[in-house]
Amino acid sequence: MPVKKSEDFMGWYNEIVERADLADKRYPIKGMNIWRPYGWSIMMRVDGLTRAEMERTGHDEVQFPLLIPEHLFNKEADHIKGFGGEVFWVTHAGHNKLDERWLLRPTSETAMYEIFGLWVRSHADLPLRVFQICNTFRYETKQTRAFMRVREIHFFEDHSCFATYEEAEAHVEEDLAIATNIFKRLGLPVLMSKRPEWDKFAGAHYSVGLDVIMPSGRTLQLGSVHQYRTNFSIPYEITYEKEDGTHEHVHQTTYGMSERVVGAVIGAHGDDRGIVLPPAVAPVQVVVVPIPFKGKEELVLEAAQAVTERLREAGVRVKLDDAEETPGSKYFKWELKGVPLRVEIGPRDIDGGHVMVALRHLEKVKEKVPLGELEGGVIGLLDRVETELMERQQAFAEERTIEIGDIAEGKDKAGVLVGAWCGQDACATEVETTLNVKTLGVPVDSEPDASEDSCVTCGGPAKHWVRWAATY
RNA sequence: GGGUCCGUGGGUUAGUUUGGUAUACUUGUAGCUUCGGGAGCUAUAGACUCCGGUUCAAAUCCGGGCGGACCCA
Repeated sequence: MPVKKSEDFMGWYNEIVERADLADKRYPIKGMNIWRPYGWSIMMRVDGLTRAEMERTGHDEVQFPLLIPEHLFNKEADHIKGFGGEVFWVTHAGHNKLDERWLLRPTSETAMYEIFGLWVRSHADLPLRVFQICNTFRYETKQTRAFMRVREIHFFEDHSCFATYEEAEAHVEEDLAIATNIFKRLGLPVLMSKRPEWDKFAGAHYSVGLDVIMPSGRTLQLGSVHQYRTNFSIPYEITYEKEDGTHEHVHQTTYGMSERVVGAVIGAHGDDRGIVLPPAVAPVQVVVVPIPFKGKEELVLEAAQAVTERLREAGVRVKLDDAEETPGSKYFKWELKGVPLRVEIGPRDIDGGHVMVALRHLEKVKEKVPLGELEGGVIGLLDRVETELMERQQAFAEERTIEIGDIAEGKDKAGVLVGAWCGQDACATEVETTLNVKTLGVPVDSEPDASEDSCVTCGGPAKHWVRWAATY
């Protein structure tokens, strides 16, 4: 890589996205990139982790239409206010101008909830827990960035309806647990913060943001969980009949995540040699590179094929790279693409009855695995990679989490600032403007007691701890 | 929201100031040869972002669109 990650993170990121065959940014519409097969395969595996969690917790997958008629979109006032400026409109069909405009979903609340009103009639229809994985559209006017800020977004959204606020609250907790499980497989320690009032989702009662710290110290929001209470069920008339014959509005929650997860995986784990993929989402977990020598080509190739076949049968996603290239060239290529393990097999290994396994996430670390213990040895190493990636990111996050006693202490710090807050909006926004950061919110993943502390801005008695950070 | 810079084969790039023949590397393809960290030789393919203007003549100058990168709020 000509650009060093440590010197110019965004320069590095922009370049690696194309070099590693993740995305093609040459499509001629701003913010609409092409998923190349390798990148899409990673995205599909992230979705796979999500689907597995959805199935485990009893959510059903659905697909709603991409187009939303304007009158549906207009039903919830705050929602329109929040998204109105960034929707794409369809005004014509064929040669005809439409009587009513349609919009490309920026998210699917307004498409789904009209229909939820038809689906939910009695308490027996609740809870309703569905999700969809689809593309959404937002007219971004700022600088776009592959995976991190795009106009067509690969999106996951979980929409649930409950009889009571308490059940909805419990579901928020469940969604946060689901997120924790998913991000653990990706080696991403995620910060969960209750967003301040002025930054909650358009139409939400409250929002919890899921953020991860990037190498630059800025945070990237990967998803969010929202409590809507009855804010949408009232305008969309989603009601159920109780056992006593009366009707009540449902309480709703949502959980959304986007392709930014892929951006975070790349940004967090990659290095100057390329990306580094967690085994859970690596399209290729192990690449086998034969080291042929003149006169021994057949022998080496057969041994490499046998190793590949054994790993495949053991359930490992393995690729034999038997192309006509030098081994060194293959090493560079697969390191760029982040394959977690590389198995090398040459005449020396065949004689010794073992293979050499190089670990992508470390510098020049090779483990010798005897052929007799091939499957177990390789799977053990894949587990080790997953664990070590998470440990490394946790250590990084800790290092970049900076406790501040007052605003001045937060100056020129690249990371997440944590400080006590009295609860007044003005005190939090004062930090935002002085330090050029955003308020991530009150931690919900841990709840430190702030009652003994004083506000970083006004010095008054504190109510909460709050996180601030520069964001992407 | 405001500002700066940029656009030449698939990728990186020279040429633009001073208008006239477009440079190199890399990649791709075919063959020979090689292989424990990006091998070598030979042959071959491939480009001036778009629209308009100025001009005998535009990659080059002017205006605009589209796209990209960066800085500030």
